[in-house]
Amino acid sequence: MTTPRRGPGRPRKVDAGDTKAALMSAALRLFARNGYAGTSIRSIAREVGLSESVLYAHFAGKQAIFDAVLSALGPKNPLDITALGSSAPAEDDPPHYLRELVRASLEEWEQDDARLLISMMARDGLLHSSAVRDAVSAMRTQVSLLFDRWITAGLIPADLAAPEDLAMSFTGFIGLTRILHLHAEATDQDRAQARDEIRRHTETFIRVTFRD
Amino acid sequence: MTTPRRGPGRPRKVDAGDTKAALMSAALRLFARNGYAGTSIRSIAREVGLSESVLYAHFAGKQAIFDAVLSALGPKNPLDITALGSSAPAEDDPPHYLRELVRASLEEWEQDDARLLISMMARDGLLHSSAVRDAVSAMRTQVSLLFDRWITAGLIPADLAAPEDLAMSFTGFIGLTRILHLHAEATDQDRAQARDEIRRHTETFIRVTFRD
DNA sequence: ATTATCTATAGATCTATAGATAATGC
DNA sequence: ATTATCTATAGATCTATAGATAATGC
Repeated sequence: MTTPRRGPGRPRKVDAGDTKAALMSAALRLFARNGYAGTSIRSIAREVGLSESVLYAHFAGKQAIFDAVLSALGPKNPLDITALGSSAPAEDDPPHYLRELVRASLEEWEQDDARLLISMMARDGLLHSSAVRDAVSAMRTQVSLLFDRWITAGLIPADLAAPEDLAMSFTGFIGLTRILHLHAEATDQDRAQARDEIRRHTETFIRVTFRD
Repeated sequence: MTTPRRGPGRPRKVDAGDTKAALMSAALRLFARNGYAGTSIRSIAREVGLSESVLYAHFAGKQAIFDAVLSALGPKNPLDITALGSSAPAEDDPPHYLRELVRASLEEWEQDDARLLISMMARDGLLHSSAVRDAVSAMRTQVSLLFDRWITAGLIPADLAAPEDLAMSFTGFIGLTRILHLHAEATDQDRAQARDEIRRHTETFIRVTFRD
C-alpha cells in the first residue's frame, strides 16, 4: 500500500494520480481502524507515500479530512434502503418482498466502504449521533409502511401488532448484526455468518408473521 | 470533578482517599468519552487532581490502566443475564418470564458503569472482539434453552421455528437498542425511549409467538 | 524505612506553517 | 505564473522516568 517517496517539486504527469482521493481513501481506512485521535496526519500521508504537508494543500486540517471522508460516504445513508426501489411488487407477495429487501441491504452493507464507515462511526461515537438515529428511524418508517399495506390488504391479521412494532422487531436484529459483524475488520467467515443469521431471522419472522 | 492540586510529599491521612479507585473511575469515564488514543495519562491525572506521575505508581503504563478498567467491569459480562436466576418459574408462564428477563437486563444495562463500558468498548473496537461475540452467544444460548422447554411443553407450536432462531430474533433488537441508546452519553430521554422500544418489541414478540 | 505524592525533564510524536523546488500549461 | 510536491522547523502535547519531599507506621 505504501508507495515510495517522491522527490521535491511537482511530479511528472505520468506519476500524478488523484492525490485527494487517495488521501481520503487512506484516511477512511485509518480512521476506521484507529479512530480520529488514533490517526495522525502523518500516518495518512505515509500510507499514501507523500509528505505530511501535502494534506494541508488539500484540506484545512485534520478535522476537515474527517468531515470530508464522512460526507463523501454520507449520501449513501448508513441504513438507507430506498435503493431497493420497486424491483418486486409489494402487494401480492410480502415474503418475497422482505427477502428482496434484505438481499439488497446486505449487498450494500457488505461493500468495503460501507463496512469502513460502520467502523469509523463506531470508533468516533457517531453511532450515537442523530444521523444514525435518523437513518434507523427512516428505515423503520419505510418498512412499517409496507406492513401497513399488508395489514390493510388482509395479508397480516390486523390484531397481531401495529405496523411500526412489526417494523421495529424485524429491522432490529438486522441492525445489530450489521454493527457487530459487518464492520471493517470482519473476516469472510464473519460475513458469511452474518448473512446466514440475517436470513434465518428473516425466515423466522416471515413464518411467524404470515402463518394462517 | 477536578480537585485542587496537593503539595509535594505524602498527603495527611485525612486527605488520602482511594487513589487507585479514583484513577480507574476517571479513566473509565474518559476512555468512554474519548477512546484510548484520545485519552492521555495527563487528562486522567488532571481529572482526579493529581500529578501525572502518580499513575505510574499505580499502573505500569497507559495500557495497564485500560486493561485494569476493562477487567474490573469484566465479571459483569456485557450481555450477561444469568443474574436473573429463578425469580420466576419458567415453565408455566413464558410471557411473564420473558418480561422479567427483559426487566432484569434493562435494570443492569442502565447502570452508569454498564453504559460507560458499552461506550468504551464501542470506541475501541471491542464490540468486534470475541468477548462480545461470546457474551451475545451465551445470552442467545440461554434464551434458546427456554424456548426449547416451552416448545417441549407445547406452549409454542413445534413447527413455528427452531428455539435458536426464536432466541436470535428475540434478543437481536434488544442488543441493538442497548448499543444505540444505552451508552454513556444517552440522555434520560434516550433511555426512556430505549426502555419503551424494548418493551414494545417484547410485547410484539410475545403476541406473535404465543397466539393460539 | 516506607508510602504517596510532587517537580523537572528527556525524548517521541503530533499539527501546522514557511519557504524551496521542479513540472505544467498558458 | 501556477500547481504539486518537498524539507525544515516551531511549538504543543504525550509517555515515562529520576529524584525530591513530607507524612506515616513500625
